[in-house]
This record gives sequence, C-alpha cells and structure tokens, in this order.
Amino acid sequence: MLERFWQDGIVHLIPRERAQRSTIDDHQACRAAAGIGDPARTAAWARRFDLLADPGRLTLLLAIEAAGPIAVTDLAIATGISDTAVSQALRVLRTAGVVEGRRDGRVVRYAMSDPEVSALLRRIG
Amino acid sequence: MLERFWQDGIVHLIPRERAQRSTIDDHQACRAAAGIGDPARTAAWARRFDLLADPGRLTLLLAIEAAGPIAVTDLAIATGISDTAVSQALRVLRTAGVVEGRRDGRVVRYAMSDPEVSALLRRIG
DNA sequence: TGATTACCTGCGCACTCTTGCAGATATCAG
DNA sequence: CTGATATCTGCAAGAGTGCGCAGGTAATCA
Repeated sequence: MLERFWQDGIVHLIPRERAQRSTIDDHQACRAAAGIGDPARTAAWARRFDLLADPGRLTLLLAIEAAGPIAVTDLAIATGISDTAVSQALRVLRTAGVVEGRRDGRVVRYAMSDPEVSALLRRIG
Repeated sequence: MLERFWQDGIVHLIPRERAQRSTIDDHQACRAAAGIGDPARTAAWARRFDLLADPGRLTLLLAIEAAGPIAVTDLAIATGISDTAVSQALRVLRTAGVVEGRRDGRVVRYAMSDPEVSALLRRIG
C-alpha cells in the first residue's frame, strides 16, 4: 500500500523511509511506483505465471484448452507425459483453481476453470 | 514433432508408440495433441512465464514497463527491493533478452526489449 | 590521486519444486 | 468375489532458485 504525500509541491508515491536515499530521477521513480499497482494483484499474477512456467503443465493446459473436458489417460497419451506426472500436475492446477475435474464412472474429465488463464492460453496458442 | 498418419480412415496426430495403450476418446486425444502445437514454441513461452513467476521480477518489470528507461537505484527505491536483488534480477532478465540496459555515465537505465512480454504486462497492468 | 556513487558478481544457505516409484482407492466387467 | 482399468497420493531424490553478504569495477568529483 503506497501512500501519497507531498514534497516540493509534487505528489510522490514513495514511502518516506525509502526516499531518504537520493533518487536518480524522482519523476521516473514515482511513475515506476505507480506502475506497480496493488501488490496483492501482482502476487496473484505471479502465481498464475508460476503455474504456466512448467513446460509439462503448460502443455497440459494447452491440451485441455483445445480439447475441452478430457480424461487423464488421453492427456497422458496426447502429451507423452507419464500418467503419474499428469495426475500430479493436475492436482497442482486443481488446487490453484485453474482446472476442475468431473468424475464420470472411472474417468475424470478435466476442463479449464480460470477465464484469465484460458484467455492467456488462447493468446499464445 | 508430431506426424500425421491414418488409422480407421481418420487422420491421427498421436505417435504410434503412444497409441498402443487404448485411449478413452480418440477424437479428444487428437484434438489435444493438435492443440499443443510446436513444443519449441511451448518451451519458449514456459521460459517467459518462468521469468514473470517471481513476484520481485514481475514487480520490476511492471515498473520498467511503466517508467521506460529507468536507473537501477530508482527501481530499488520504487519497489522496495534491495539493490543487490534488483541487480541480480536484472541480470537474469537481461540474459533472457527481456530487458536491456544502456550505460549513461555512472547510471545504467533499463528498458523492455521483448515486445511479447511488454504486451503481456500491459494486459495485466 | 583519493573518495564517493552506481552498479555488478561470486559464494553459500535455505527453500521449493518436479518426478518416479510403490502403493492405495474407486469403478466396472465377468 | 476377482481381476482390470483409471486415477490419486506419500515419500525420497535430485535439480533449480532467490537472497544476503562481501568484495569488485567503472565513472564522477574534489
């Protein structure tokens, strides 16, 4: 949470304790601080990117995005990843709320459940 | 590199060695395989996401995207990250080709150098 | 030249994450 | 019930990573 305060007649966004050391360029430092935005929002996006950062998970997500609700076995065959690794990856993605699985007899079919991630995947696909 | 081949009169995209185990749904497995696309492309995106996955680096990138060419010291002050950590993060980003620094006297100003990442940052900002 | 500023880098610690193996659970077929 | 299929889950190994500390380099100023 950055607090606004005045200094030299200009609104600054840098907390006082950090501003003690002289900046190279006040204006740019303030624009940078403004560009960061809400730390919680940044953390949430970092978490999303972290989920997409593993080649195996990214491949699985691209497959799920393309093939809609799809069984674990079919994902393993389509991607060439061992079914154990697929199951582990899906657990991580499920816990994070990025995918969700629905049981149908012996089969569990997975689909995307985070619209932001879906949009991101369509953008890079 | 997936190869197309015929089976049961339908074009499949699953390599033969994986297709030995029976699929739950052939059609969906093939759509999934098609959705994966080029593995090299997927790996490149996974690498990009990995760079964005660290909260510190993501914060720095948002700051750089917002404030254009900006000095290391100003980045440290604006983000509240130690200058050592900023320098380390910038080295990683520089090596990956996401940012580039230009020297101006004692100061090195950093700017974005990967349009894809820039677009991504503007999208979430 | 010597001091200061701005930035970079090697090292080491602590932490996290992915994966394979082995075993457990759940559902269906006979 | 028995066996087979589909999926899930602990555990341990191995690799990778971010950060602080201390020290190094480059450029400016007195």
